[in-house]
Amino acid sequence: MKIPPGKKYLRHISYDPVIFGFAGSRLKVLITRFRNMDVYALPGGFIHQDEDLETAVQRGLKERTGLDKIYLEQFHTFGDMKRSDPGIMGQFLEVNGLDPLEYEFLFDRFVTVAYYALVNYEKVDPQPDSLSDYIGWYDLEGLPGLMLDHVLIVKEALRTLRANLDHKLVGASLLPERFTMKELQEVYESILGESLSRTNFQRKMLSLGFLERHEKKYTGKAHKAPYLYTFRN
Amino acid sequence: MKIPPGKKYLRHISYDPVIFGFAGSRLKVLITRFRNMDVYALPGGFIHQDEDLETAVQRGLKERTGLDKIYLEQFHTFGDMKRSDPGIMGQFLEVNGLDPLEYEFLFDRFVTVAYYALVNYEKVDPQPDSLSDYIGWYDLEGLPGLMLDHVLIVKEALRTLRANLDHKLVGASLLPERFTMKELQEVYESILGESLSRTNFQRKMLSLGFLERHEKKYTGKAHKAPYLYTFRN
DNA sequence: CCAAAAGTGTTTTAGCTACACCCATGA
DNA sequence: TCATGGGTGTAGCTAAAACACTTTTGG
Repeated sequence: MKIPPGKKYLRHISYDPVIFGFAGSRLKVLITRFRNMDVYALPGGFIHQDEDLETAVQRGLKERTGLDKIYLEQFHTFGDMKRSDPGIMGQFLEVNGLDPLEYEFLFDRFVTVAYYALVNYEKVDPQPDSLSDYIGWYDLEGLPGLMLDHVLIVKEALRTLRANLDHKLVGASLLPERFTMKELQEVYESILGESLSRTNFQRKMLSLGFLERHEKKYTGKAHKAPYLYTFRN
Repeated sequence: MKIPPGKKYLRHISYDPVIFGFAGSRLKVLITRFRNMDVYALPGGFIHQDEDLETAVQRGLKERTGLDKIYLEQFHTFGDMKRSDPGIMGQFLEVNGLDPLEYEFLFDRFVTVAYYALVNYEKVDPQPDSLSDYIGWYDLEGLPGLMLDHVLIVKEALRTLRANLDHKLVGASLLPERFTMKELQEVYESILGESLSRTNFQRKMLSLGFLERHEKKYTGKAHKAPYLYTFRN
């Protein structure tokens, strides 16, 4: 999270992005760790008084990943009263020698607007923010314990991503420019958490008409070389 | 909207429900009018410091409709900077002889969490809130001009409702306890804005298995009496 | 020539659409 | 008995699933 000095940010409102990447046939999530603590969280942030909500989120993503114009989907706003943890925040200020008066807002209750983002893993250069000393990728199935309701937020993000898989172009944001059909299938499988029929998957994808086929990719392996594909437009 | 005295409410956060009802074969929306003005809006409200977001919305719905445990679905949070209209608010305070200092918060920028609600039209007893002198049902296709981005909010609500029509039990909330297949079809048609095949609609609904068939309804009309249905559980 | 992975063809099935047909009712 | 609206049966089409088959590559 970013430190809001004074009245620069809207009180009581935050955003939390679940940033998905794809590498080694697995779906990954970008997680930050609080400075000098064993507390993990989504790389959330706050909204400037004079900035659109969506702009704030894109700004935060740019700061943490180095990327512009990231694929972003808002999926839910979490507003339960108990989404605040004064204990952890007090400990955080103490451990890091910060003035509780100056950082009073950290004890507030926050209504958070949750997004999921899809990024090209290779292009991301993860940068911790001012409250963190580490940020990094975690396997979706190997997440550390997360603060507050962030586990629930990740779960809901995944649920929404799965539901949108049919009618949104998910692969385009998670894969490099050129990719094989096998890689595309692995993206779908890692999101759905189940294996799909290879032959029918290929037919389905091709029938949708948004894939462009290019030259073959010679892997040097003892089998037929796969075609490479890009997304149209 | 409800007047938040002092620090009772969270600043900069509101909710706006699109309350759908069904009557006379048409989908209706509940709209309020600002006291002594020609300004119409969704019946939104604010969140207590010590209350869950969802609880606040249900409380607002109870105040305006008299109903408890209303079917509610959150669909989007609108956070553009320009969603505030100091001009209209200043006029509102002037027309109603209110102190601009006391009602300063009305000039704030609000991030609003939007919901749609489905209610049984016959059971609703619409009550205007403290900022309004009128609340009433409007045909979806005959809405008055709405303040700020409320037209967009209604549009998005309808879009989400349509998308959810397949996998949520929409009819159960919009219809009375017992209803005919024709009424159920009219609900679907008014939401989708298109007519459906009578025979196939009936088969589809019955095949889903959540309808229970009861005795016939003798209408006194010159044709076969239709069955009545309820939703299971 | 063999194993491994990629790519294509074919059969079966399920669900939807269109439409024909029959039933119940009051005038 | 006719008009009107309610209810069911069925043929045809299309998309998806299952699976057999062919192709390409390096060892």
